[in-house]
Amino acid sequence: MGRWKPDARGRLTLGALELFAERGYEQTTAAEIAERAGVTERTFFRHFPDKREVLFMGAKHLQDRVVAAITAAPASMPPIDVVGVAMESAAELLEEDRDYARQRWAVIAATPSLRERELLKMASLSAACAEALRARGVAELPAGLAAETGVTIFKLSFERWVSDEPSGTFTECIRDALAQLKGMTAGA
Amino acid sequence: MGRWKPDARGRLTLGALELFAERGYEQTTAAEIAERAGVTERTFFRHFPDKREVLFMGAKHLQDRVVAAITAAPASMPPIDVVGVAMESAAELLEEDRDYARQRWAVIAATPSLRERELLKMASLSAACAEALRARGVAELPAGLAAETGVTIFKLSFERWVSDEPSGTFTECIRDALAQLKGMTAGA
DNA sequence: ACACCTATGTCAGTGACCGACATCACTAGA
DNA sequence: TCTAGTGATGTCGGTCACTGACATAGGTGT
Repeated sequence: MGRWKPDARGRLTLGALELFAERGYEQTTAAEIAERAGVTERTFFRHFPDKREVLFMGAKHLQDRVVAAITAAPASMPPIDVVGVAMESAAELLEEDRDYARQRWAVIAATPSLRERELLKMASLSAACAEALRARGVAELPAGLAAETGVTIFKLSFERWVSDEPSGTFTECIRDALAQLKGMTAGA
Repeated sequence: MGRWKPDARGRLTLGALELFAERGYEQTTAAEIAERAGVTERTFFRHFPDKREVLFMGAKHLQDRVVAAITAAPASMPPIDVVGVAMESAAELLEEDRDYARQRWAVIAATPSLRERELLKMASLSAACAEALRARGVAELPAGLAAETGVTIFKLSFERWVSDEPSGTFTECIRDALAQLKGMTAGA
């Protein structure tokens, strides 16, 4: 065995979520997270650019998956439905561990500073979606519109899915929301 | 004349934008902003809960206006169009000073940390819209959908409006975007 | 054996932000 | 007119997020 216990990053990620859930994000210092993981504060900041990011390292993975789904969708499919299926593909990822998603969400929802970061990640996801749509030949404005709309549906469906009243699977929530939206914008 | 020069808050707000535009947000310390306004750093933080907020004090005003517009809209109007006219009303406010809006936007767009805050304000706007729609009797999910969609249209239209290629008035951009969206979601 | 690489520790610093207390022009009431 | 507030500010000391520079030592390849 090496000089240090392996997977310091994993221990930091796990320990951080535990501590945040126990006493809250603001009541937890980076030094305490590091201590629980058996490293120093400086090492924490070498693994994560800032304290919030310890909860968001999975975001890139999700985004890559969504972009891949957009790229892989049939060329004939209209942009709105492309983002729809892409969001369903993202939903599959989170559905693998609903309890984890819920606990993480509870922490984020309770902390404005973390909600900000979450929104930034969603904005990044939206920008990536728009880019992927443009690569399929969709024009600027419709690409932005469809991307933002897709992310909106993802966000609202996620909240319904992790809420207390059961609303079916994440995927069902997404299909529901998209159908509702189409209904709303159909008139006039 | 009183013990101190009046309108310290105004001087702080103005000075902050100037300094951010000159040397960038992160290269400007709160103490420097305070100094330019002729007060101490502590006073800066008594007027603004944090350094970012000095650029966002107008957000509440905008939100109130949007909510009022939603409340005042004819009862027969469908939710999507209600948020449409509400966003147009918000646009009027910003159209009063396009140069100011552009400069502020340039600073925000260049600074991730400020973009986060902007996103939080937009999320708050969206939540307020959803609430106002529910007060009109719109159900939970459609209210959230319409609110988020309205804010999306606002954001994208704002970016087109302040961009270099002229795209008409802010209001025109909004009408354009809403029409496009309706077209996109109409199919199937 | 040697040199290099890599993850970590150590240390000193900056800047955002907060609590507690002092100050003093201004103001309402005795 | 005196007097007890009140409110916006200054002062001081502290915590914590985050950073740069340098030291250390196991692992790896030659």
